[in-house]
Amino acid sequence: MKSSNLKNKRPTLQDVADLVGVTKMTVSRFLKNPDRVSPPLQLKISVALDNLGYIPNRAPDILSKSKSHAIGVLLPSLTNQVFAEVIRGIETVLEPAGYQTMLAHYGYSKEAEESRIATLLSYGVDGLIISESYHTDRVRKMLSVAGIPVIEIMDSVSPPIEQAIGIDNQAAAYAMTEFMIQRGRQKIVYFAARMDQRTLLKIKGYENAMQDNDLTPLCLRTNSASSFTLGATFLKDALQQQPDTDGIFCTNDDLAIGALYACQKAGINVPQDISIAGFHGHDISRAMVPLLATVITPREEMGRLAAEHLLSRLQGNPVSQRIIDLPFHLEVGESI
Amino acid sequence: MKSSNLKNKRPTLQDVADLVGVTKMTVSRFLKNPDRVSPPLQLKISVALDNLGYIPNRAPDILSKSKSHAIGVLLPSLTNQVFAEVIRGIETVLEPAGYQTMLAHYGYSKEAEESRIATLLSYGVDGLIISESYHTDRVRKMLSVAGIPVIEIMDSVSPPIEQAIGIDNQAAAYAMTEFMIQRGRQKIVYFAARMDQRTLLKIKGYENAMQDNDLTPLCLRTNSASSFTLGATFLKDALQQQPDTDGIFCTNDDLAIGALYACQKAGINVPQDISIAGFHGHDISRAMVPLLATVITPREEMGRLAAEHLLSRLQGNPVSQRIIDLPFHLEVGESI
DNA sequence: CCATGATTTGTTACAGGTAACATTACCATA
DNA sequence: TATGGTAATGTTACCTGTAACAAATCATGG
Repeated sequence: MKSSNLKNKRPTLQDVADLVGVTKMTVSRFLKNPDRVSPPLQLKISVALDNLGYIPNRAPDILSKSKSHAIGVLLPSLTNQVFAEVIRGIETVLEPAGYQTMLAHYGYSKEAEESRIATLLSYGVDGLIISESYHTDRVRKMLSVAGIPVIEIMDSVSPPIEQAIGIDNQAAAYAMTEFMIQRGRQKIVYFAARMDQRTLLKIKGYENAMQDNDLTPLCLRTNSASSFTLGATFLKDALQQQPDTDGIFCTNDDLAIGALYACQKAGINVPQDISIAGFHGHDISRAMVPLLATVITPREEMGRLAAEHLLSRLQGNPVSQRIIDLPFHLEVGESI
Repeated sequence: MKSSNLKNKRPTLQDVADLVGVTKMTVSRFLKNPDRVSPPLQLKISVALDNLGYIPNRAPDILSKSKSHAIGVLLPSLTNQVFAEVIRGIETVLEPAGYQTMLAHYGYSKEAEESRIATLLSYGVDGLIISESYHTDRVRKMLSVAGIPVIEIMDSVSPPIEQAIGIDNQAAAYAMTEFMIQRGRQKIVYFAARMDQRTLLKIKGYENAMQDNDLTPLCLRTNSASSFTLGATFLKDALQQQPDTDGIFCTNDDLAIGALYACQKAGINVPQDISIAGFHGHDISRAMVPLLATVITPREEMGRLAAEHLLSRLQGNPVSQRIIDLPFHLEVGESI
């Protein structure tokens, strides 16, 4: 019955036990199942817990059982609507299951990705949801050594570390390009920002569709983040490089909306003069005038599925399907 | 020299030590400062660490030193651009300082807030950044017992638990309303969603401004989340309840943009027929046609300052200023 | 060549909760 | 009353990294 709490630090089970006059084991039993202690103690312990404001400490559990009940989620960015919706999907599943989400982002830098994964692992996360398909050897080594389930999201093509859930970005871009061509567009320019794996795949899809129709692709690209103003800048560049541009396909809705507004300001009629299409189908693209043509992707479902499969793996089930390819669909809108 | 790693779990310091033939204490010394072990050992340890792919474990530290190097951030929502930018500001400061951000959200539910705070504390976070100004007694008790620095963000008015950093939402709403009135608007309707503390303050600011000018306030409200479509719905309601409505002030940009698009679709000229103003000044409001009038708030700076003050407190400094009131400013745009 | 001090490595204990095992208390029945 | 059995509670050890202290090793100068 050693007493601690000399320096008014946060109360421990021992403090509660001291107050009641039992050992901390008894209090621990009460916490897991109140019926495992005698009725009079139940009351006294319950009162003591309340009085002290006891908050459990997960560290001992992580230490002795390697179970943190935390899931690490590592995404390129948090200020991107796409990932915000993925996160919502993930939490929809993890939170009711009693898992805490530890969120981190790496700003599209492979170096930062390594350090973020190390940090998440150092907190003993029970599983990881990461994005992108390409990872450095050090990342692969860390993940293999950690021995926890890992799910990659966003893209469904590359061979996954263990399991991938996403869409076929290349096919989606091909489909939208093909659709614009069928609508009579010939000089379609692709706007690409943030040259990550998925953007490269989309560019490939666009270029393939153009070439399959004997058209010449033209892709404007930058490594910086996409934004509405970047869309406007790209529009100016495109018209300079190819004055008879009649279509614009953007790697995301932000660029597309920026380009569309720039057209409105410049007196260019959309879609009569130029067609514009985006990617992802954010709320705003479904509300604006004119409605934006875009590729609708199942972002929230992607997160939900990733979390569900992770939980299943944590329950000991094996990987059921290495690659889960989710459907996308084209929203025609009024801008094509 | 007891050997573990029988069940190929993640390697510990002991495993590294066994491989080198020293005690784990020696390896621990190397990790903190390589020069504290002899040069030949430096090499051997370094190789062993690499071979095994050792990843440190923070649990013992949390246990014995109550230092997790993690900061809990609790916000109402993550799928809201406002909070995404706050988070970016926070991470801009915390990440270089070696702190991991543990993000959680509670969907505007006080009950969920309690449980999220308990969870964050159970992971031994070193400090907390939370939002809103009203908290239940249980939350206040938990925070006081935890004995860690807490900073409240978003609003600068209510008496903080320890320290608050935000803007004066009521004054901001008053200023924008006053401005619209000066521009000749008389029948201004307020659109409010997600009735949290800050929204109530903004409504109060709007109502005060209207009354000070002998105008009758009319506020449309709902508890559901704001969205572009909600803005459109509200517009219809407003015109029905008050056909000669000549101004709309929205609690955020999403509602304002939704209302603006709905006007465009309905052939209502903005701002000739109706003025529209939003709140927060998101990227899109600065790019769209017409440019949206809005209240520009220092969201990223708010996060940055909160993190900086938290770090200062973690270094032992006292609270320097209980309430830090950040400036906002009005963006006139083209919609008023 | 030994004493002295500096450098390097080892030993022990601790943080908080819980599994596994040990003990005590209590009641019912022979 | 003794015995058996169950219910209630206590004891010990463990998980990992490191502070604090202890011991061993080495180099240097008298």
